[in-house]
Amino acid sequence: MARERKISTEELYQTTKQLLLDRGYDGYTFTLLANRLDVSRAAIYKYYENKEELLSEYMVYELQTFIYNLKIVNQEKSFFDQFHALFNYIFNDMSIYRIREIGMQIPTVNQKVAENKQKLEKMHIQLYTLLQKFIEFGKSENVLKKDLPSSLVLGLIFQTVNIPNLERIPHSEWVEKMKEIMCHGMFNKE
Amino acid sequence: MARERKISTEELYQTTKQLLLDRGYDGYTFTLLANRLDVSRAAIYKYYENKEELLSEYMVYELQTFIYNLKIVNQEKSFFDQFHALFNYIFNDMSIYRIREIGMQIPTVNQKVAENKQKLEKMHIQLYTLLQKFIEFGKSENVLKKDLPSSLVLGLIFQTVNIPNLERIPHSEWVEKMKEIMCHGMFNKE
DNA sequence: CTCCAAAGTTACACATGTGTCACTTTATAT
DNA sequence: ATATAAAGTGACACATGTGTAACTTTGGAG
Repeated sequence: MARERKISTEELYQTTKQLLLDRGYDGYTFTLLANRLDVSRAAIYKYYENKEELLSEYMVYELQTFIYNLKIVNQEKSFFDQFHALFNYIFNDMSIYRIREIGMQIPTVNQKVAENKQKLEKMHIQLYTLLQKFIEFGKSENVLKKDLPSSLVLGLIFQTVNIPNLERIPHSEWVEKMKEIMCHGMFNKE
Repeated sequence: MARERKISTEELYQTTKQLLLDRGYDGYTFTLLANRLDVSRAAIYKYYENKEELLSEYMVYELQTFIYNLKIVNQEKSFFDQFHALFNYIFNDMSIYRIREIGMQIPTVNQKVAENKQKLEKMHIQLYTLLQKFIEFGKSENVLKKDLPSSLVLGLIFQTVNIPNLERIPHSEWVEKMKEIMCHGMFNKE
C-alpha cells in the first residue's frame, strides 16, 4: 500500500559506481546523484541517512559480486587456467581495485556504516584467503616462484589494471602483453 | 625595503606536497595550507590568485626536479645499471607518479594556470622522450623484449610504487623482489 | 470511495571553502 | 626619524554541499 519508487536500488548502485569512477570519493555528492537520477536530493535521504551509508552498502554489494565471480574462476582446473581466467576477469571490469581504494576512505559516521565496514572487512579477509590459496596453488604446482611474497604478486596483478593505455593498443593485445610480463618478465632470457 | 616573509616558497611547496599526498586534490585547501603554515589564508593570496595557480607552479617545480634526477640516472653506462638506478630512484620517493596524476586534475582557471599547464605538457613530453630512449636502449642492447610496447613497460614500472606493502616487508627486499618480477616474471622457468 | 503510508518535493538552517578589500605591521632606503 | 612598499590580518559576501522538517502526491487495502 504505497507509491511506486522512481528509482530501483540497482539504478542507484549503477549511477553510484559511475559517479565514483568519474569523480572519486570527494566528487561523489548526493546533489549530483539526485540530479543524475532525476529525483530530489531529499528523496535519497528516505533510504540512506547519508552518503557514507549508501556507499558502504554499495561496496558490500560490489565486493559480494566480485567474490562470487572469483569463486567461479577458482573452479578452473589448472593454475594456468585460473591465472588467465582471473587476469581476464579483472581486465574485463577494471573497477574493483579503484572501488576498493575509494571504499577505504569512507569515515564511520554511524552504527550502520560501522556494521557495513565490518562486513567489508570480513569479506576482504575472505577474498584475501581465496587469493592466497590461489597463489599457494600456483607455488605448489611449481608454476609460481616460491620466494615471492603473495601480497606483492596480488598487488601487482591488481595494480596492472590502472596502467593507462595511452597508445590505445587493442585491449586483447594489451592484456596478453601484460600477462607475458607478469609471467616471464620484460627481459630476454639470456 | 619590505617586511620579511614568514614562509619561504620551499616551505610552501613541501607543505603542499604533504597535503596533496595526505588528502588528494580535493582535500587540498588554502584553509588547511594556511593553518599548517601558521599564516592567514589571505596571505597566500598575496602570491597566488588561487590554489590552481599554486599547484600548477608546484607541479612544474616537482617535474623539473624529477627530470633533473632522471638525467643523472641516464648517465649510467649499461642498461642494467640505468634500470636499477631508475627503479631505486622511483622507489626512494614514491610520490612522483601520484603527484602527476593529481596534477592532471587541475582545471585551467586563468592565463597563468594555462601557461603552467603548457609548460607541464612540454616537460612531460621531454620526460617521455627520455624514458622512451631508455626503453629503446634496453631493446637495442637486447635486454628488453622487443615486442613490448614502451608505454606498457613504463606504465608498469611507475605503477609498481603504488602497490601497498601490507605485510610490511622490508623496503630493500620489497624493491628487489619487485625488480625480479619486472625482469624475469613471477613464473618459474620450465 | 477513501484512507493512509510510503514516495517524493520544496525550503530552511547550517557548515566549509573561496576570493576580496580595507586595514595593520614591519624592515629598510632615504 | 620617517616614509613606503611589501607582508600579513580580519571580516564580508558568495558558492556549494548537508541534513531535516513540513508539505504534497500516489496507489493499493479495506
